[in-house]
Amino acid sequence: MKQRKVTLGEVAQVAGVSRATVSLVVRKSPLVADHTRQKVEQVLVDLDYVHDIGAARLRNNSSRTIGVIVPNLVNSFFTEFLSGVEQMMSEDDRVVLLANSDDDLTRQSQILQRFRGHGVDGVILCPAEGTDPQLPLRMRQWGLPLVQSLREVGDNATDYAGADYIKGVQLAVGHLVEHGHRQIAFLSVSARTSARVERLEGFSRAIAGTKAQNAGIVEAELSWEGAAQSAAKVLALQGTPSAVLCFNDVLAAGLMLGLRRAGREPGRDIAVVGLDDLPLAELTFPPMTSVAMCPERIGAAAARLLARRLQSPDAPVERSVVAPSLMIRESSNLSVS
Amino acid sequence: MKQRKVTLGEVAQVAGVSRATVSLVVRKSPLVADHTRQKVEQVLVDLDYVHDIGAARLRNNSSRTIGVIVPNLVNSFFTEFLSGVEQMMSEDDRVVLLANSDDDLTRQSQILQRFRGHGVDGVILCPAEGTDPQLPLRMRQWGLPLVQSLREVGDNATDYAGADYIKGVQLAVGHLVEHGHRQIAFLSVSARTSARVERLEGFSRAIAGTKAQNAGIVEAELSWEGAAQSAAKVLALQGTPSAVLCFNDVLAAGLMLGLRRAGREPGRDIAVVGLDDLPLAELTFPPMTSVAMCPERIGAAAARLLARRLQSPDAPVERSVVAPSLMIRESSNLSVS
DNA sequence: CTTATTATTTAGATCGTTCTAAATCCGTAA
DNA sequence: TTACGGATTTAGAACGATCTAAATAATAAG
Repeated sequence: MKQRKVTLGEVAQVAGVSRATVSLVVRKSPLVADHTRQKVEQVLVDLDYVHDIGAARLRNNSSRTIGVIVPNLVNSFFTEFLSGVEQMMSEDDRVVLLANSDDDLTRQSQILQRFRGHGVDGVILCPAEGTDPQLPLRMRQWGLPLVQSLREVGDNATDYAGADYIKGVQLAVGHLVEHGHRQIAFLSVSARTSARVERLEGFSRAIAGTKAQNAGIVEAELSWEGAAQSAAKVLALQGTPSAVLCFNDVLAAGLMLGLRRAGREPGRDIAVVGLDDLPLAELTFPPMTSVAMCPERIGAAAARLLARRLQSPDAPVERSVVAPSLMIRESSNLSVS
Repeated sequence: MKQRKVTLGEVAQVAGVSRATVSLVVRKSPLVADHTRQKVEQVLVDLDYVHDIGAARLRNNSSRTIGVIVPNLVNSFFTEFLSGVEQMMSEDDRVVLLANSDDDLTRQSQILQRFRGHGVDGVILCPAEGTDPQLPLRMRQWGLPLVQSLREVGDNATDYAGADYIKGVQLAVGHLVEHGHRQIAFLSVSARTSARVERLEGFSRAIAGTKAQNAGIVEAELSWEGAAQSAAKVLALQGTPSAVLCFNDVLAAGLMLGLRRAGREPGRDIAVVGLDDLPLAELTFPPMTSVAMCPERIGAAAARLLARRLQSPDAPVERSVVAPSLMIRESSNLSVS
C-alpha cells in the first residue's frame, strides 16, 4: 500500500543521467542543457517525484520553514496577524510552523528549542509577557534569525513589525475632541503589560495636546464581563466623562453592554471607542467606532522583514510600523456642545 | 557570531562514548547504563546540544511534524479549531505546519505537495469546497496519514472529527418551539456548500418533528452586511416568522442589526438564534442565543485521532463527533403564545 | 576458572540531497 | 590535426542522525 519514496537516484537512473544533474533540474539551475532538462522533467512527473526538503536542508542549510510564536490563538488580533504571515510566506513558497506560547515563558522557550531542532530558517516572535531582554541576543548566538512583532524586548537590535498604538489612541482622542467631548475616560486592563503602558501613555499624551481632560482611568479584567461590570465605575467617575476610549474592542463591547444595563445608551448618551477594529466591531449595537490596527498587514510586514533578513543576513535592522486608521461608526456619533 | 551546530559526534567525543550511545541517551532509551546516561546528559546540556529532528527523520522516518490545512484563517471558528489542534499536538511534543487553502483547490494541492516535501508525519485536512473525493485515496497511496475534519469527502474511509450540525439545529429548533414559536425561518448562505446542505437538511428534519412550521428560507451572502440586507426579506416571508435560525453567528449578528434598522427589536419582537457560538455571540445586543459547536474541542479530537493513527496505522477508522450544546441568551428569550 | 547469559556499547552502513572538484563534450581557432 | 575554452555532466564526499549486527563487559552458573 504505502509505496516507497521516489528518490533523485531513481529518477536519474530512469532518465539516464546522474543524480547531480537531476538535482540541478529540480532546483531549476541554468547550468543544465535544455534537452536534458526536458527529458528529466518528464521523468520527474512520470514518477511523481517529491523533493525532500528535509534532506536538502541537511546539506545546504535552508529548510524553507519559518516558525511563528504567538501568545494566543483565540484573540482574533493574533489570528489575523498569523493569517498575514502565512499568506506572505506561502507566496514565497515557505512553510509556517505555528506555536502558541499562551504568554508562558516556559512554553515559549520549549517552543524555541523545538523550532531549533526542526531547523527553521528563522522565527517571527511575539514575545510572551516577561520575556528576558537577552533573548534576541541568545538567538543571534544560536544563529537563528529573529523578527519581533507586535511586542518587543531587548534594545531594538532586531527587525520589528508592529502597530502604532500611540498614534491610534491619538486618532481616537482627536475624533472625540472634534465632536466636542471634553471629558474623556479610558477603560484599561488591570494586568501590567507593555500593551497597557503604551496605550495609557498614548492616552495621556494625546489628551495633553487638546482642550479635553482626562476624566479618569478605570481598570477591568480583560474580558467582556469585566468591562461590563466596570460600567458603573466609569459612570461614577469624578470627571463625568461624555466619552470612553477602551483598551480594545472586547472591552469596548463589554462596556457598551454594561452601560446599557445601567440605563445609558452607548452612542446616544455616551460615546464609546474601541481599539483594534476586530470584525466584531461591526456587529455590536450600535456598530462600534474603533481604530483599525490592521494586524494582517503587520503579519505580512513581519514576513517580509524575515524574508529580507534571510536573503541578506547582514542588512541593517529595520522597523516597520503600520499606520492605524480610524473607523468611524455609530458608537461615537453623538456630539456634545 | 553564528556558531556551528553541535552534533552527536562532538558530544560523543567529549563524553568519551560513541555516537550511537549518545543517540540512545537523547532518545531516552532504557538500554543505556545509568552512570553513562548521567555523564552524557551533563555534556548534552554543557554543549547546548539540539537534537536535529530533520536529520533523524531522514533515517527513521518520523518528523514529529504534522500539517494542518484550513480553508480560512479569519473566521474564528477555524482559528479556534486550529488552537485545539495546536494545543494537543504541542502536548505530544509535535509541531504543527499551518496552511490556509482559502478554499481554493489549486492551493490546497500545492500545500499538500509542500507538506509531502517537508516530510510531515500526517495531515489534518478540512477539505476545500469541491475537493476530489479521490483525494483520501491518493493520500493513502502516498503513504500520508490523513484525518479529515469539519468537512469530509470520499467514502468515510478516513478518520474524521467534526461537529454535529444536524443535532445542533435540532437543539435550536427545540428551544424555539418550547417557547411557543410555531413559524420559524432559516437564514442561509447562498453558496452551495456542504455546510449549507447539512444545516438546511437538519432544519427541515427538526421542524418536521415538532408542531412548528418552516416559515421560509432566505438566502444571504456570507457576511454581516448580506445578512443585514436580508432582514427585509425575512420580515416579508409568507410565514411571518416569530423566530429566525441563522446559518452562523455572523449572519445572526448581521440580521439583528438589519432587523433593528427595520424597526424590529431582536429578542423582543422576534427571536434570533445563531449557530457556532463564537465569542462574538456574547457581545451582540442583545447577547445572542447560539449553539456551541466547540471547534476547539473538535480540533483537539482531530489531533488525537491523528496521533492514534500514527501510532497504529492499521487501527480501524474512527469518527469523533463533538456534541453541540445550546447557549441560551437574550436574543431568543421572548415567548409567543 | 570456564562458559553461558545478559547488559551495554559500538563500528559502519544508510537515509536523500547538495556540494566540490574534476571529467567530458563540442565547436572553433591555430 | 591538435589544442583551447566554455558548456554540461558527474563521481564521491559531505550533512547529522539512526539502524543493524556484532563486539565487549559484567554477572551468574557449573
